Amino acid sequence: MILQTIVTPMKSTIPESGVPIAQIADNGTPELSLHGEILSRLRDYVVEGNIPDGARVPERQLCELFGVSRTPLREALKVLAAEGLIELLPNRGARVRELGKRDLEELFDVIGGLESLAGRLACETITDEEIAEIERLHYEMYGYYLHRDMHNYFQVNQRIHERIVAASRNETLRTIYANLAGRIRRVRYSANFARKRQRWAEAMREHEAILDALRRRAGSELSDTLFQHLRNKRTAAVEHLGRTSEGLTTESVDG
Amino acid sequence: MILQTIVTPMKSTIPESGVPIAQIADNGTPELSLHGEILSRLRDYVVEGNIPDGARVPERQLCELFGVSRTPLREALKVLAAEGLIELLPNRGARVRELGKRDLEELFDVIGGLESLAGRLACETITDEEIAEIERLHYEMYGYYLHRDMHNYFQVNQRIHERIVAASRNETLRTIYANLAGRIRRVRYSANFARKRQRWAEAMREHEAILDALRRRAGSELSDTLFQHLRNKRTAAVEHLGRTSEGLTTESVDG
DNA sequence: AGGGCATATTTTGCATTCATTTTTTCCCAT
DNA sequence: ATGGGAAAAAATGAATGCAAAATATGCCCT
Repeated sequence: MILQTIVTPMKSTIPESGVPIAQIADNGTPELSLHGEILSRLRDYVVEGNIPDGARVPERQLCELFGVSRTPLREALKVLAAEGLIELLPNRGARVRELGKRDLEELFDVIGGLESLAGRLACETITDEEIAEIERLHYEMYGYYLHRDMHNYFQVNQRIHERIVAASRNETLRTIYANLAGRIRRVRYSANFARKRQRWAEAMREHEAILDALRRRAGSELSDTLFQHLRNKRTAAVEHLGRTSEGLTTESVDG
Repeated sequence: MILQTIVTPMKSTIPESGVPIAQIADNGTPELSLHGEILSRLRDYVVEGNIPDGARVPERQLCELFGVSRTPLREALKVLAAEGLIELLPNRGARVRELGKRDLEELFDVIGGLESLAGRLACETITDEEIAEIERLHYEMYGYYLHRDMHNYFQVNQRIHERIVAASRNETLRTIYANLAGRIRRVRYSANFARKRQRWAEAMREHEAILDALRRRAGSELSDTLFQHLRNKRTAAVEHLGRTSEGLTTESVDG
């Protein structure tokens, strides 16, 4: 699990120059330590799907690839396991964690719950400028929708959701959200591409409702709308997963 | 960026559902690897407040204490940093992360959001037996309330909340919840002890409302009630923190 | 006596090494 | 051939070693 490692206000005896290294799922700040660097790169490497699901994560080869010894790499593996991206099997190394149908459902529900919470909190403190920025993104996304530009639509869509979470002014929430969102990024992406036109239009309407509730700062309403939006995404993604056994999972999901 | 794909020698079958070791804040399943063992023990050690907040985590001493070399201990430190329990400063070791007022507020809000979600989900699938078990705990807790037995009240209280989360049938949620709950356990505990009688009575009434909504499987209502319950806990805890001092200090919590 | 600076000690980060365990290979028996 | 199993090879888990950075110590000077 991922959580944050932000430097909090420190005691007077401690010099101020400390910079935390174990940035989790964060922006691309220059990593000072080798471990942090490797952690970021390895996470991206896995998220981007360079290793087949369920396949072994080859320690030795990755060491060569990244040009480091096993020690920092293994530390990174432990962290990724804690994040839920991979799993560690005793004496048998790390495997890319497969996302089964149930895992996906769970993740979407939790993400939905978090976005729902974020929406409620955001309404309490969001500024007009932030709303304006989200509006801007919304119309940008609408443009991509009209042009059937799935890739950019997806990117902007993600950023809108991130903005809402950021507007909650809750760094803890933001960090956890980023972690979970990272886990299902691939599924969301491919599910998006496989979208039927109808669902896509539906999603656009939902986004309009979201924006509308946000403008009115209707916390409770926004909360519900976001949760329902994610529920619909969940349905679409899980359906997609069911149709394609490609890449993301094998079966092995019993009821 | 790295685009190379690593080819792993994959067996045709993916059998032997091994047990992942890096369980986060999980139950006390027997840990097989030294790393997992150390991770658990170190987490407990920190959570229990054996190291003052903001203080340095003495790598070497802990190695002696646990009787292991630095390698598995450092791996555990990386994971704990990812969990947010400690922070890692480059070349300057690990420090116990201090929970400031803002951190607490954030954590309570997120936990509230998660419990709220859990309640909603639980109502969809909870069985009569599970409800009966929670009822049993509720009345047990009520007994401790009447006897002003704060310690046991706290324990059972925690278990009730855990049961509700468990009833959501969402392992992902359960894991994240356990992690966050662990982070603030100490605060919750001491805040509980400092409770004014009025707040305590209030909490009991809230719990009754929770149980009531659960019996009727009124998801939306339960969701709201839980969130509000946590908001009130947040207020109490933050107030308590303000009174005791900035940040929590060594307050050994036994049991 | 106290502050500043150079040196010694400790600590950290990472690489390397070592002991097991697992996986593969290859030989033999059926 | 084919399946079983022993031996070889490789991978894993953990300890140790080593260079660099940080902290502590002590010396010198005012």
